[in-house]
Amino acid sequence: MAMVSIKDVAAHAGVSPGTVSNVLNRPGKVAPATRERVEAAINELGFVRHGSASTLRAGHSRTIGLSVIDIGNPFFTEVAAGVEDVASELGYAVILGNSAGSLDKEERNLRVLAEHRVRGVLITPSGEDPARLDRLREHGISVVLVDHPAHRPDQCAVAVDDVAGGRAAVAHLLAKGARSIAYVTGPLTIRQCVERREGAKAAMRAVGLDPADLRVAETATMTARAGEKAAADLIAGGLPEAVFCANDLLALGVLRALLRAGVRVPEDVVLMGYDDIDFAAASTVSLSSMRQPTYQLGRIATELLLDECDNPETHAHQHIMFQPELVPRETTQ
Amino acid sequence: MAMVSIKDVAAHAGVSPGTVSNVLNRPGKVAPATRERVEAAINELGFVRHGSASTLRAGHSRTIGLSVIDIGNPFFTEVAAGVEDVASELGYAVILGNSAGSLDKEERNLRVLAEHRVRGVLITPSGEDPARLDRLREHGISVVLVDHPAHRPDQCAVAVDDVAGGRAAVAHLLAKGARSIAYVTGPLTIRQCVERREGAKAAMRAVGLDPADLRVAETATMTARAGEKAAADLIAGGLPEAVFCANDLLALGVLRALLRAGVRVPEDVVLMGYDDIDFAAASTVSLSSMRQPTYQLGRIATELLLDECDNPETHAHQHIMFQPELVPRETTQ
DNA sequence: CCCCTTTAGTAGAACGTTTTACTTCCGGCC
DNA sequence: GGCCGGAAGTAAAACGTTCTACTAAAGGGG
Repeated sequence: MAMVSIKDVAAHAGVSPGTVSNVLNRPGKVAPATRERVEAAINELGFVRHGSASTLRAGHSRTIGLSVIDIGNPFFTEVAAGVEDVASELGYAVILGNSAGSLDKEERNLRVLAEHRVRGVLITPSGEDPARLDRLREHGISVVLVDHPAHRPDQCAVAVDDVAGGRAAVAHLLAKGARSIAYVTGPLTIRQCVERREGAKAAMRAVGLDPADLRVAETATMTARAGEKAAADLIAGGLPEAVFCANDLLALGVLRALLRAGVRVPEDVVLMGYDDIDFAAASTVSLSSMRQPTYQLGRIATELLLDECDNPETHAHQHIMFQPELVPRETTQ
Repeated sequence: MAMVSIKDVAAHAGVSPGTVSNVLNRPGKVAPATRERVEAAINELGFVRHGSASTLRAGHSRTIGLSVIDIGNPFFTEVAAGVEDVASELGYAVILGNSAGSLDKEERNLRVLAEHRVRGVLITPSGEDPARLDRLREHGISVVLVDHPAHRPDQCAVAVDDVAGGRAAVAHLLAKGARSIAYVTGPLTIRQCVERREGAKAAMRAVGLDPADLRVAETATMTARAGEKAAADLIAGGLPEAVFCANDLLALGVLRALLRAGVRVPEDVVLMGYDDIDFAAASTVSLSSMRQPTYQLGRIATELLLDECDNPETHAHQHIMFQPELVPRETTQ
């Protein structure tokens, strides 16, 4: 409970608090001899700078916020890894918020971030409500959208083309000869789910099928467990020839449930996931999926955010859109 | 960039700043009429409390730190989910630090947490150096160890018995008739890896085998990719009858590499992982594993930490040790 | 009717930094 | 020798909140 402050260090080194602050923040401005004396005092007393005092006076912190939809999803974990790497390279700390798909929880998390006066926020929004993000901006907090297109031009965003992804996925299923298709998706409040569905419909239209025939099974969460339940419903309602899942966790759940029910994959049903998480390749029947540059998504978004924070005058807002890549495996052989 | 402060709110509501602070922190102490007036002013002006100022004055924040070894590992993700749930129930924010197995990185993360004056820290330490954690305690930051036994009596810790787990796992492999056993492990600086190895040796001793015959393959990271490499080495060096992996990610990598090389599992080699992550049940040949109460680990650790923070006088330090549970699946059939 | 207690609210110091404006010293230049 | 300018350091104000000590008014009891 020592709580040694900059004043104690100053007294111990025989200088003023201002000089200690200079040693901490612009060592070049301090004569080498003095600097050494101060540094010795810092080590001797075990001084740790009080970040809050510093934030208060300086008006900003070296902290950013990361708000994701589901930290249990390897997709977001990899994004987070990219974020963390860049942030820590540049000396920023990351506060993680998990919205678990709930708008309320996301709202609470954003409030916490605002109270912490984070420098900026990386967010994969749970819903479509730009107003909440604009409120952050009004407080001087930069926002970069991750895995989501920009709401407005003066904003950075890093996204992957989900319509194209959905189209490519379903085109692949159609190419395997399937004609009746089910789409197992998370909440349709989530943009990704909606756009992948639109892509799926476009692919059906392209081969002359009626997009209205796409059988949509919506789940509350995008987990393997939810996928299992959805598969049970599909089986009960009569199996389609192909199943397209909005992410790999759902797909792995569907796969597990189908196999357990004696349905053969890919002979009876062809199956596609989305995200190409590590485990997709390792599953019972290896899972076809759409690969996204996940880690890069996190890295680039963070680089954009920190550039916006550290070089506001030269910073140019960017909208980056990656293209997903088809990874065919055994479930669509 | 409005930056409306408590003073602005006070002026707008015709009260003193102190009263606004009371509305924020002990609404009961303020007359209902005044409270409403203040609340209206807060909403009207879009006031957001400056957490740093509050932390500075109050001497502590409503923030805890969580430092894990690898956020990419579903084991830690689930722990983190438990932590997050409890923390957000009690109005605490969580700063996440990923040490990625590096002591340096962990050190940096702890420094960030110390500077933020977090109320407490949950940590799965990367190495065995209690001194660093003691330094945090000297700064008035409570520390609870997660998935690690206590360093000292006046400290909370929540752990799982890794020696027992290693013993049970290898006993199971031995019961399947295997006599030559390989242990694929992460860095032996990590306690869990060492203890599971000790358990493995104990199991060998128990059936009259020489523990020195345990073939140990050490990898730098505990990922599927590392597991694949380790498996390649095993194949090159002559296959054992059984492989025990220090976690499921390694095991899934080993499994993938073995199958690709034409080795049959479990006919040629029986295989066990550790952690029982969700994907263990979904793999090509479903993976036998040791289940740990992961989510509970996070929940309970956080409850202990916050109890220590919020009720320092009545708090009783606890050392909790869970027992892991064998989950046999196809890789040991 | 006075004193005591409770309730509602205020004024102002304090938290630990950063930063601005200022002082002091020294060397060099005309 | 006087003046200027830079280097090195200092003193003190400020950041936005919380908290302590205080005042004022309103009941309540004798």
